[in-house]
Amino acid sequence: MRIGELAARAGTSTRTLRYYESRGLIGSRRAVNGYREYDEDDLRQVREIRALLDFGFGLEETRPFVECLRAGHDAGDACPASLEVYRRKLAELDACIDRLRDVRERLRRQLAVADSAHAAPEPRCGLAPHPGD
Amino acid sequence: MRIGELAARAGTSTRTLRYYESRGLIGSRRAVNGYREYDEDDLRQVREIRALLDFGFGLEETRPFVECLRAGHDAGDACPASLEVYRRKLAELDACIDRLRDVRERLRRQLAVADSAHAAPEPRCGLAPHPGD
DNA sequence: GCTGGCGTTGACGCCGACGTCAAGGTCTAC
DNA sequence: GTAGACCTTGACGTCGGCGTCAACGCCAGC
Repeated sequence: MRIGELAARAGTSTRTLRYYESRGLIGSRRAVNGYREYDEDDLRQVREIRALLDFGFGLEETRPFVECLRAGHDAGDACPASLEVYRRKLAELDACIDRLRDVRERLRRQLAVADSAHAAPEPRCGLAPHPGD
Repeated sequence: MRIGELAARAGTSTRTLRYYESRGLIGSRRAVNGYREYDEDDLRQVREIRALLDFGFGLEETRPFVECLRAGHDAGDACPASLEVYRRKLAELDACIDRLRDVRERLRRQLAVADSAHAAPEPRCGLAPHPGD
């Protein structure tokens, strides 16, 4: 298949595929007219890349997975190098989540304090608050 | 004080302060020689911006807080507009955390599956596994 | 008056994963 | 033969929050 079909079947753009090739992630045979030619294996490699990017991987981090597929394995994560990346990303993810939860808690407290301060900027001076106020 | 001192006291750079000014976030009086002049209020505004950026706010999202300070309030989050941003960011944060936890779980499962497949790619063919293998 | 440390504006660089446009070649269908 | 749908390479644009450099002005101390 040619690049347009590959892009469509992988749910991405031709520009993206050429970009991956420029990074050395995927290869390409050329037809006599210079057009890039791809097969089903290429499709699987691109889908692997896309799935990992969706997981928040950087493009470089998908490289071991792609190479693992090219080496003939039926899964990109069948190789030690891929597992190493898995573990690294998992640790990063944990750290990121912890950080965000910390921020969320601080934010929540800020909001609570600011909210209450805004609800009662100063004592109400003896007037009972109106029910619908 | 001049821009160098403000930068040092706010823990940032002069370039950053000029950038904030170019975005209209902070103002500046000028001395007769054209130098920017700042006071303690400016310092507090810059510190407010920095604190919010550390929380993952975008620069634009700090604007209500800065304006709140400039309006004379003693806290950047004393105004309704700031609280609105708080709430929005809190919701974004929740969504982001949920998303990351989902990814983490998927990743964890992938790792578990791939790990076990790697540990036992095929039956051991009758040889008992070595204890330290 | 000269050095050095401050300040000024303006402009380009960076990162990552592409989008978008330009100017052309190729192939198919009519 | 020509329209138009595909392909090619190359290059610039995007987003945010600045870093970094250039080329210059101002001011204090020696």
